[in-house]
Amino acid sequence: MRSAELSAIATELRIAAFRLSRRLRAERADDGITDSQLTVLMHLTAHGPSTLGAIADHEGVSSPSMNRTVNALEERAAVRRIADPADGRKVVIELTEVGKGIVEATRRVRNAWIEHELDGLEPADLLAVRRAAEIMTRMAGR
Amino acid sequence: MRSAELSAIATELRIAAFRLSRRLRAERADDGITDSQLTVLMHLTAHGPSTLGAIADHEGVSSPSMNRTVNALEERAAVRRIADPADGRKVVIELTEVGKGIVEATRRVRNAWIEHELDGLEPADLLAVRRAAEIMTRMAGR
DNA sequence: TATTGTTATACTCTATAACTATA
DNA sequence: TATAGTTATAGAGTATAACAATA
Repeated sequence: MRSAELSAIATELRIAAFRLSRRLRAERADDGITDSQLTVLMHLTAHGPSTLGAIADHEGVSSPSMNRTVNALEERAAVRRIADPADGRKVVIELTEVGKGIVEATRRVRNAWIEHELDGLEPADLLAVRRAAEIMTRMAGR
Repeated sequence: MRSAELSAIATELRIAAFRLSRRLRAERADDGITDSQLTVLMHLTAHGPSTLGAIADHEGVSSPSMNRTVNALEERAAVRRIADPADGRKVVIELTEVGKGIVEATRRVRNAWIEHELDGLEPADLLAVRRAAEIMTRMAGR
């Protein structure tokens, strides 16, 4: 593969990833929830109950910042804090039914939008999208 | 294509797009510039000199919010305001050489990261990525 | 002494409402 | 009267520094 060609594909992928994620963010099951809050709910959905520090590390934000976001989620009853019986310093954050509902509603709205867009693609294109999604996820790490 | 399969691909793509764009945002030619500011510089690069309102509309933020971001960019000499001679109410925002340099440096850093990640992929995978990028951009619109 | 979470403080981005200047 | 931009004010996310509680 020639370098110029690699560079062209890189540019296309960079722009495509930004635009699609931006477009997707606009699709929400509007509860007035913010992106940061949604990210935490998604994290808890994927990883189960987690300590505040663990979420902050994984999402690449500071503890005070995550503390504030968790406070906002707690106020709207989307998560609850549980004292860790084994280590009194730790506080485990877990989803409530309200939180699960928000995640599910958002997932449904966003998936519906993508499915509608993908529907009608030729089988070969659909396979390309699936393969590319795997590669993109691997590139992003974690 | 079965509906369940379409749904699985949609989920993979949704997650992949979010993670990759998040990872890409972390790659920057650190000038201490923020995402919002960078977005405006990218817009001006793609569309040329634009009024404040046009940028705000296109980026989906309010005029006061965009005004603030443009102020920050003007303070660091990345853009300049030009009075519109035809309509005294309008102010045209345009890139300075400083602003162009920031865009170019960021583009270079992000592309380098992607190229490094893509290098080593099999030709078939690279083709899949290119095709998927086209499809994703078309999905996102604009 | 080190770790976990929290509070204090400050800066940026966001919004709506109100204001100024121009059409 | 309508439009473009700005200013005023407030809410949310971000950070670093300092603090409290626990290991």
